[in-house]
Amino acid sequence: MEPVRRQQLIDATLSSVAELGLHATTINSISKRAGMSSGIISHYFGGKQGLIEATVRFLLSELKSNLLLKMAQSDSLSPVQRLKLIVESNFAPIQQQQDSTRTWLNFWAQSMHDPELFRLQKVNSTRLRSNLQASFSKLMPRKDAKQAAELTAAMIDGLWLRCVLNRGSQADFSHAEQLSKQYIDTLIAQFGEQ
Amino acid sequence: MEPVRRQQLIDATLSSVAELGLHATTINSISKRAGMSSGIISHYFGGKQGLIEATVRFLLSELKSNLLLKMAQSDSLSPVQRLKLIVESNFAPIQQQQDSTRTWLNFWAQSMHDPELFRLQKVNSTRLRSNLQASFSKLMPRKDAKQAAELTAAMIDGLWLRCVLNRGSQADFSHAEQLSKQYIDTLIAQFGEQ
DNA sequence: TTATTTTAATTGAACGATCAATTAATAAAA
DNA sequence: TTTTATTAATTGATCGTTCAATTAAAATAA
Repeated sequence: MEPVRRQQLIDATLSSVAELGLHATTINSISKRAGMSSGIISHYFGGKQGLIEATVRFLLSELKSNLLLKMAQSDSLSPVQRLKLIVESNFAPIQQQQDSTRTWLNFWAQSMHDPELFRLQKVNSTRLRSNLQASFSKLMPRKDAKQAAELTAAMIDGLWLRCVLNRGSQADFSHAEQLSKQYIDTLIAQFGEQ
Repeated sequence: MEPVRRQQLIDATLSSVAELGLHATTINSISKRAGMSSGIISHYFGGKQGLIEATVRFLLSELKSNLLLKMAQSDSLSPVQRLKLIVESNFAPIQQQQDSTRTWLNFWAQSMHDPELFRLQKVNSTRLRSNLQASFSKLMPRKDAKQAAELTAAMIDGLWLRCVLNRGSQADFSHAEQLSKQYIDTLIAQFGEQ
């Protein structure tokens, strides 16, 4: 029963944070959506903070496993194909749930003032850049690959941020995903042929 | 006395949001920093929400007047020079106050759940893209200029976001500013010579 | 099988803390 | 004195947490 309840409460948290924001999300707004009593949160997560952190860890693991799944589906991918899979996996959460995007931004903002959320955010940020750099390295000198990864990560985050803040539609996110992929081609053309 | 007190309370709000986050910022944490009592906030701003919104408007007007000042200092600027001034003005708030950067992200996240903050955020977002597009239009076809502006805005926001989230140093922000300027050159080289 | 006991899961009321806002009192300035 | 500026105390609402009580399920004994 425990794993079921835990997931239900995490889903309810995603829903509440997406709709009300992290600031207005209370144990009541969460437990109400989950159809349970408020006490259950402390029972399964030790408290509100524990549930918040578990929810972020869930989003992070979803993102990670999503990419690993894509990678595993087809072996012997070219570096360019791998780069574009990374882009796709970063824009994927939108397709699954519109809730997720708003929730991410709420948690990121909070990570500046919460050590555990900061740690989790750093893991995610570092992994994105590291994944990108690994593939770029096979297409250009090491130093250029590092900068290309840095720029691509920023471009993905920037396009994503502007989509979220402007209440972008599904089409807007798809467009952003396409621009990110085009940018990768540009970087390879720029650095790759030296 | 009123304008003085208002600015003091806005400064105290910036300080509190930067250190504690928007969630943990209360009328007490603000008024304490300003060396006043909590009641004064309702007196001058109608309430906490009014002070929050006034603080965002202050940040916005600072950003705007900063750019206008740069533009006015030297007339007859080339489009490229104008583009780089726009970049500089967007990375400038950091040099003035490290508080500002954290505060911006907090407000952006909240803008998803607050109509007035959303409106203000949209004004800012639109102005950045519009300013960029105006200068790009003098260097390339209209359609390309639009995309170049979109990409540059995303690059600036993305680099800025990653700097803020990773507690970037002054040098990190300067580096990000430099990368943004380089990217503008790349876009002009890509689209400008057709 | 039936009755009894034990365990696990869940509730919701009570508590203390804290919030934003208001009020009445006080101080300063005109 | 009258007006303006400011404080300090107070209000009612709401927060997260705790915990005794309740229910449902499982295990054991008869």
